[in-house]
Amino acid sequence: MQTTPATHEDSHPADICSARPPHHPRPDGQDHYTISEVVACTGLTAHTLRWYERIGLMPHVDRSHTGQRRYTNRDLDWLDLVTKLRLTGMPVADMVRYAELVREGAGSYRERQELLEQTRRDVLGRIAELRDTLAVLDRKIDFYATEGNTR
Amino acid sequence: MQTTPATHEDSHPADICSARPPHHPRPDGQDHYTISEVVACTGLTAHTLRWYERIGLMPHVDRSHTGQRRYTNRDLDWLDLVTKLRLTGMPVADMVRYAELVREGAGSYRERQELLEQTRRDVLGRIAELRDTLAVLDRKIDFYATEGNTR
DNA sequence: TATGGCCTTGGAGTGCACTCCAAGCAAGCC
DNA sequence: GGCTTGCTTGGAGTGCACTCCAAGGCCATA
Repeated sequence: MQTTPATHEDSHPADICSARPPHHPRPDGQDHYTISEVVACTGLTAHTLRWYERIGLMPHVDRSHTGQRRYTNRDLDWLDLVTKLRLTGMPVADMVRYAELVREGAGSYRERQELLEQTRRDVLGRIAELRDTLAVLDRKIDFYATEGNTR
Repeated sequence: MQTTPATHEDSHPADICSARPPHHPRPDGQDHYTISEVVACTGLTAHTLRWYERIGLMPHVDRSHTGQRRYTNRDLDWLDLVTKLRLTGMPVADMVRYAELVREGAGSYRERQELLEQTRRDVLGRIAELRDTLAVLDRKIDFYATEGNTR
């Protein structure tokens, strides 16, 4: 959506952003990160990155002439999304499903939207649960702060 | 132990609430729930309840004359707390640690407070992450809603 | 008395998400 | 050439939080 609008969304999964703030280590021409560079800037392990690829959660990573992985800015965007989804508690299998939909192209827009909307509802629910828990924690902390000091 | 207020906090883990809203199925005199009743009202499985007890996460459950478990309202409160903490992502080992502190009595107030305050910070962090994710989801959903309808 | 339902136990099994291992290749440096 | 560093692979292993199993006890109803 930022330079060539039409097929951009479908050409690669790390897509989909209208206004995208994330700043990458390198400009779009020189984005050929080794696996250890990606480890450094995502916090994921190399094991995990290779495993994501094996299970179909990564959308085919470029290789150097010697067969080593070379990640692009797009890949970083995708990993960023995956990391966020993982934090919501979304199972890896569901993320793989989403990755498959992205690979299928524009025809899966509707289904992708539904999947994300379901996820959105899950996230809202989780936030509500956490707020609930926070209230309980605050009550108990308050108890300990008060009782703990008066005896 | 449960009628005399002073040691109330220490006599049993399912304690700690100053104002406690949760309404129990039965009044405090008749609270002798079987395991299947607890399953019905907590949503946990019988397996899990027994497992919690084995690993020291439950504070000793009463038994009937035939050796069957009889849970009290206090136990339900404790399970409610455990369930909430679990939803925050707190490891079971940490919850067991908290249970041990409760068993130790009033001397562990300070440490309990610190543990809960750390948990509180974790929860706040998690909520912030989820908000972040929500923003990303909203952007993507908006993209699919717009692009999906214009083609 | 027999049948069914609910409960008990220790130990073994499951599913998820990694996490590690061994063996080997390629590049850079002394 | 030799050494180190970084990468490759498939398959096996790990840790967590359950989850299930087999074998059996207790008790109410038919």
